Amino acid sequence: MKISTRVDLGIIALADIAINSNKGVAVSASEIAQRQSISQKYLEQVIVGLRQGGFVKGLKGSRGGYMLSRPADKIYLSEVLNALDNNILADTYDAEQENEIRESVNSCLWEKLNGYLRKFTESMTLADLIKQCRSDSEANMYYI
Amino acid sequence: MKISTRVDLGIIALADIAINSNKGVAVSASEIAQRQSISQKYLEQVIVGLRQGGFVKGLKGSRGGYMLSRPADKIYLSEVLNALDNNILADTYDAEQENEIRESVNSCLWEKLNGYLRKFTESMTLADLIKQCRSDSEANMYYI
DNA sequence: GTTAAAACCTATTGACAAGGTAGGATATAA
DNA sequence: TTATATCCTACCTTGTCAATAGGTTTTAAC
Repeated sequence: MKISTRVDLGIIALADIAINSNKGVAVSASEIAQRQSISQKYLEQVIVGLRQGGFVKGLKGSRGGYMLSRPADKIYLSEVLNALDNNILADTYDAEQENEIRESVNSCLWEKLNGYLRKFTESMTLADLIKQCRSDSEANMYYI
Repeated sequence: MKISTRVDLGIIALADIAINSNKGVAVSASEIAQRQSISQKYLEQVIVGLRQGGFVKGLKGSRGGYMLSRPADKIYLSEVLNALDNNILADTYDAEQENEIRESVNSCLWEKLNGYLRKFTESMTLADLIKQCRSDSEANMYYI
């Protein structure tokens, strides 16, 4: 599944902020851009999505930057993905299709795939992610 | 997961061909277009992908149309999706990322999501899809 | 043979989003 | 007061999607 640069940078930036911000010390966009070798200006735009989603808050001015606005174990990846992108976890169709084949393909294929994506991302938090594939999250894997 | 019209139509058309073609009787693009209420011209382009993928063969001329070139239980949905779209089942990244966070995000998140999508679509055939559709509609009929 | 029907081929178009770039306005700690 | 940072707005280029259009070739039926 190819994902957009926007989503990728958003997750990376959020993880970077979670890892590199200590008590009261914010992480600036320039730091992140440097560490991750990306465009600072574009990163700022991506972080807007993270702020509007309620995951980070920005501190203006000198020594400013970003901090998590919630503990990392209360930030679910499903929320983050939805804030950064309208497509990944969206329903495949906007409305119900009348046709029989279409309906069936939807319920047999697309809804199931969407279900897997949602179930996984709703069960994984930012904290899980930055703990680098804890064996825990292996246990959350489920098969068809 | 929002999917493109191209992929959606491709799956629908393939299912339509599988269901409506009998021995030696091909299904024309105009039939499909009428049944599914879609543009015939666009459908023809989508079917090019199905032909190049080796799922259908076209019969030119009067009384021509399309037929499956393989039994429906030998056509895996993963193959079809790959033939219609370069993104759905593709790796999230083209190359390995050097950065530690990126690698972690890739292995903990994207590779796992891709794994689910692949595992599911590699285990489901066109025949399964159609069969499931049929039992679905039978089940629905009991409710009516 | 003629004809109708169908796949097949090529080109073009409009709309839209992705992925930036750029320049500034505003807030704030030192 | 100044440096530093977020925040805001605008623009631009590129590519893809979805569709339209008009043909050319092949073939069964008459």
